[in-house]
Amino acid sequence: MTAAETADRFDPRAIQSKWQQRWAAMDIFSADDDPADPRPRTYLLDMFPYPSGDLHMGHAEAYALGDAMARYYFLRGHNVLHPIGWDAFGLPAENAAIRNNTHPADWTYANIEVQAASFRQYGVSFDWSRRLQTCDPDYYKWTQWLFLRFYERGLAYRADGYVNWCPVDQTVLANEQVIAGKCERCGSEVVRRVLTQWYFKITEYADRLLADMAALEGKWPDRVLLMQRNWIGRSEGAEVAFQIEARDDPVTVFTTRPDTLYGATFFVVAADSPLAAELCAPEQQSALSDYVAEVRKLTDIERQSADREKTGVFLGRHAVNPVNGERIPIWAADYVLPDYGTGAIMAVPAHDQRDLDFARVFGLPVRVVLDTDSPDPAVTGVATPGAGTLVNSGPLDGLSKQAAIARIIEILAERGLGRGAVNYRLRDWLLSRQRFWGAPIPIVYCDGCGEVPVPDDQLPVVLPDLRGQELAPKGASPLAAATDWVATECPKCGGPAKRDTDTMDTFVDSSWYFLRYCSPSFEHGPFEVEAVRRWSPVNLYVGGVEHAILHLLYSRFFVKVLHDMRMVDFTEPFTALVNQGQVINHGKAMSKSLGNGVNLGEQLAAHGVDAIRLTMIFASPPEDDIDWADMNPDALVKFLGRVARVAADVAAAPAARAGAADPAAGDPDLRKVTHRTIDEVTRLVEATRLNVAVARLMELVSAARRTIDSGPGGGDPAVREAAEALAVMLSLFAPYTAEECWEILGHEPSVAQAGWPTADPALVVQDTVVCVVQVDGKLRDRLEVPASVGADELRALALASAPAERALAGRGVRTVIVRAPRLVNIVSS
RNA sequence: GGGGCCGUAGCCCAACGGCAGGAGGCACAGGAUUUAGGUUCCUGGCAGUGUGGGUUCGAAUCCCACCGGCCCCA
Repeated sequence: MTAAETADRFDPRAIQSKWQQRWAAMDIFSADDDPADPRPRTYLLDMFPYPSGDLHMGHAEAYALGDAMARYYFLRGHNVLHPIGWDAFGLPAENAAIRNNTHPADWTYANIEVQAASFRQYGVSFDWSRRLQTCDPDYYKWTQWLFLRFYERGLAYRADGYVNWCPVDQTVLANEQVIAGKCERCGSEVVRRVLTQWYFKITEYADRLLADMAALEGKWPDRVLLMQRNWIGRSEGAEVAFQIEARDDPVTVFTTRPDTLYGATFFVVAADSPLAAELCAPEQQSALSDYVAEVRKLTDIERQSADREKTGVFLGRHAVNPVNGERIPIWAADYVLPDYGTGAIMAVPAHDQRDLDFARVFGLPVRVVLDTDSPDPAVTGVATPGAGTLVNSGPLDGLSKQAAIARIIEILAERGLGRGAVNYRLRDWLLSRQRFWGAPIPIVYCDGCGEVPVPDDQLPVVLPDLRGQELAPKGASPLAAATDWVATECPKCGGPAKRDTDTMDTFVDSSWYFLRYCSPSFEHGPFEVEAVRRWSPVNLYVGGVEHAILHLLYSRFFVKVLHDMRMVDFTEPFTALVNQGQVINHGKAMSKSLGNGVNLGEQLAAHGVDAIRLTMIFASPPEDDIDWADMNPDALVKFLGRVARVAADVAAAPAARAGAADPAAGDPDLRKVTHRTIDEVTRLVEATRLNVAVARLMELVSAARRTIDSGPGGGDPAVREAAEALAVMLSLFAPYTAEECWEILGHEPSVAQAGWPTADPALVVQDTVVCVVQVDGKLRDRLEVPASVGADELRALALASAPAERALAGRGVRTVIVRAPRLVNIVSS
């Protein structure tokens, strides 16, 4: 390519297939597992995709970002692990299989191949040799193995749990599939139903999941840490035992406000809890069961909504307030959830809004026990949850809220009626799914031996070959219909046994995949301990904020368990985290129903890979959303043309060959810009401020253009220096154009192996700077001063400034603020 | 209802508490090149930082309130 040939608009698409082929033949981005490799190791991880079809705009942004960071570390000479795989189990494959009368694997693997091809076209620097798919038996074998280790440690257990059940579709629905209490698919009313389910005991790790976040501070986005803290939801308070009339055992409640115990005027149990049924007096049983039938139609979110009119049923029984012996009525209501705390609460209507709303509906007493200087809640209907001074509370009277909490816990503890306690919002992780396309739970049930884990040497428990209508929901997991598969023999006694017919939540698969990448074909365990020790934890994890809570929390949980098993020597999997924003269109998330989707393939075809990647990077800070309607990829096509033209002008100049001329002989102004740009871009990339880094590259291109056009021409060694630095730095974002430029400049491919340019400190420092002279904070003069100027000298220079003197207008000088060498502020008296 | 984030030219975005010659780009206008309203190169205008207080020698930046938008929990 010569300057003449690029006279027309540069077309970055023209060089793509040439470089795709040449890169495919070169092994550039493989991580070196040799323990003796002396290079620093960097593990750069992109969240792996779900193969729902081809890559979309969101992928384009996320992988452009991760790839820029990976390529940076490659160029810095690190031994980089930048793997790719697929989160390949999940419901969409199952639905597609039912629709098309095929096997979910057909759809899954076909989509994976489409995405893999798109990744290669997109020029992402993956180590393809480590590719994995969570639906491969030699992957889910180890998911099952890990389940069994959790089981052995008592961290996996079976219990009854509530699920959203659609009576028409005969299936369990995820919370997201329940819209306003109705089934998303058929519109029928969803009910809550009890099923026996497997759980991981993540609550046992709640305190560690919370405490270890201190190490992530500043390296993970603040809002993600905040979301995780809120999700874990630690609250301090007390457990208080209430005697129940005509019952031997007391019922314990958790409260964050034990100070208001004297204000408890009634007691509420979750209507649909076993406790409600047990406590209910015989004459109220039918009222309760009618009520429970209504409650089961509601989702948790509706039940806890503050706007809903409170409902409930009196159970015909009373509890006894342990501090004052008062008889308080026991009610069943839906605003208390059966699986939160103990499923029962003490109600203090004066100081809790939901309790007050309930009390006002049913005419229950409201007793103020905390003077907060606010109007009486019984009159206003507004509870007073704030701080104040205790009243009507016996020994607590006169104490502050904080002091009363401490005192009442002492009193309760002395009398054996309660104790200080911590409660977490976090629930155990329900991992059973009544689905086919997931990892089977490796447990069998034997009439004689009960629940028996599948021995390690019988793993994997491979999915049976079901397809099409066999996967349609029929009231139980599709696996239950595979009777030949279900029937097995008990590993313990050899007698007849049945397999568990549920599969694991796909979040289990994704909670350890980053460990598998370190030794993807290891056959003696989920990962080779030494390989993980070398590569982990992940240095930088890039992915969407939609995983801010569950995936990241589950992965952190897994690593902590593995740490306790002594299989890893760290406790946090991801040292640093970057959440890229969403790509939206006209202010809204892209969706089929809005019809505002933008097709990535069409964008790539229209503008080329480099321009799309660069648009994604340049649009905004990585964590901000990109509104595609505001973007103009052609602007970046133009920029790529400017870069290519600089390279072409260098190559067209007869004198200069690669490595032939000393840059020191070139234009000194351009050299300063080049080295300052290298310095700045380096720091910007390390801070993932990539949009600003691109702006700096644009400035460097303009500076090179100025030098070329103003006389020295493309033959000036400083122009070559600039063009070479540009090609390398640009390769983070626009690998095709960068590679082409590198070749034009006379170098062997690949630019990915060229090494990151080094800034010459002598060229980065400025010898003179402009010093601003202010009078009372207003700009009055500028002085060109040596960068090394002393404070006293600068003060004298500023005071001698004529414009400053004029601005002072004869007033005296009270003080002078000197910030050498940039600023002097003269404050008048 | 609780918690958090964000408001800078027509648009996307920069600015260790210190010059808004706005870093960069889009769009727009003008000029040069050109057969060309296309390409390339050059030049230019456009905001005073959502509003009102406060802290400070100095505030887009820190604090408070309000307005508007977004996110998480409920």
